[in-house]
Amino acid sequence: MTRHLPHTARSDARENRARILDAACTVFGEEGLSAPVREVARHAGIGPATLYRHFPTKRALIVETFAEQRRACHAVVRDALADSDPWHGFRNLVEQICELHARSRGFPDAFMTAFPEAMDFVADRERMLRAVTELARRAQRAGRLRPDFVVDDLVLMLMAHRGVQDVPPAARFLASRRFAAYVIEAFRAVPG
Amino acid sequence: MTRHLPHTARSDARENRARILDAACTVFGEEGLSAPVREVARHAGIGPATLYRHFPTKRALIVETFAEQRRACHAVVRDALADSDPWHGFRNLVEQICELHARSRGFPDAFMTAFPEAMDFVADRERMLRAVTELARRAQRAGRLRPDFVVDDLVLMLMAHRGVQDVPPAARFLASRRFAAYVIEAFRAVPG
DNA sequence: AGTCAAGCGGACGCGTGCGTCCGTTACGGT
DNA sequence: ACCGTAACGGACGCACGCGTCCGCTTGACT
Repeated sequence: MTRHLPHTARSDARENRARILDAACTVFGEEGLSAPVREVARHAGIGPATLYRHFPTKRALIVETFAEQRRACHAVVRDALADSDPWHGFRNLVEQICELHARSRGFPDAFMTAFPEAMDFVADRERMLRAVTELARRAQRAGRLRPDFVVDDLVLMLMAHRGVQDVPPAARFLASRRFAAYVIEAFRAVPG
Repeated sequence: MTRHLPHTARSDARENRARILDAACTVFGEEGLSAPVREVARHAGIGPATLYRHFPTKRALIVETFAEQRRACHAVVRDALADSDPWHGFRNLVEQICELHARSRGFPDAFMTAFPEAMDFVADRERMLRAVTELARRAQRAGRLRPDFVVDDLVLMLMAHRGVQDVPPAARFLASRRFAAYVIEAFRAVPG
């Protein structure tokens, strides 16, 4: 449904569009959504006006930029749901979502809070939350996930994970992994 | 050592200073550190220039504003250390620090990241970290805190707690408490 | 090769937020 | 009551970031 590149466009235009998205991914990934649009343009080696012709507003640029990461999220959820061991799937889900969020600085903001009204975002969100709910129900039946867990708890922890993005870049990945490990530990059902 | 109000000042000046700090506490507490200085001035019912005479820069205003909250943090750590049951003290510490951070929106940012070079801040930080280390060692000896816990883990979780500040205000306190509960659950030593 | 429209980018307008200047006000000591 | 000075506040300058305009460039079709 989302045609990515209008093949009717001129070649340089298509190339520039790709360069912009690439640059946006890097810049927003490293500096967060507060990075100025010009920075993206500079990084892509083009003028601001060109960028604004391709993406009329900063929001539009951001939405397009993180479309791929959203697909990655879908894949993670799908794989987790397909896992024969629901608790194993659940743990993988937590770890991989955290890693995705750690890998690019701006994505969690975009995904969790910044654009609640971008309609396909929330549609995705609903679908994914339902899927996680199903996965959690299975893991609870297997006695591995604590019985009082609700999906909002995962959302809460992902919101919290946004906070670790501000640790110095050198330690960010370690911090993210350690956070994920603790979250899993917290969600694990107490034996007995 | 920190004289709060120079008694030599004029009465209206002292009153205005107090009003400013009051307003800053409210505004930064509700909207975060990104709130404009004029907003604080408006809320205090004075002009911007007056505010800038009392606090030459936004940083200075913020530092003074959260001095009291820092004292509250000290008190929490002290109480936790004085608790005869170290694990009980540790849990209280986590809960109360989280509550303090939840109560005012800007404080965690100011405390954890924004001003690493404000020297008395880091001095405080060091002292508090040492105290928490001691408390953790005791709780570990009592077999209640997991043996692989290190102080940085608490710092990590407090960094993460900053992320929950962006949940809608109606649910923020609940979210903060639930987060604290999960953190404690994650830090608890596995029995056996 | 010629032509023309689509694409490009430097320069601009606008809004916002931090910090400052100077004419005016009012506190407090005599 | 008077006066000097500290305190006040509206108006200003400056910087930055988003989005736009217009003259120039260049790809693509014939």
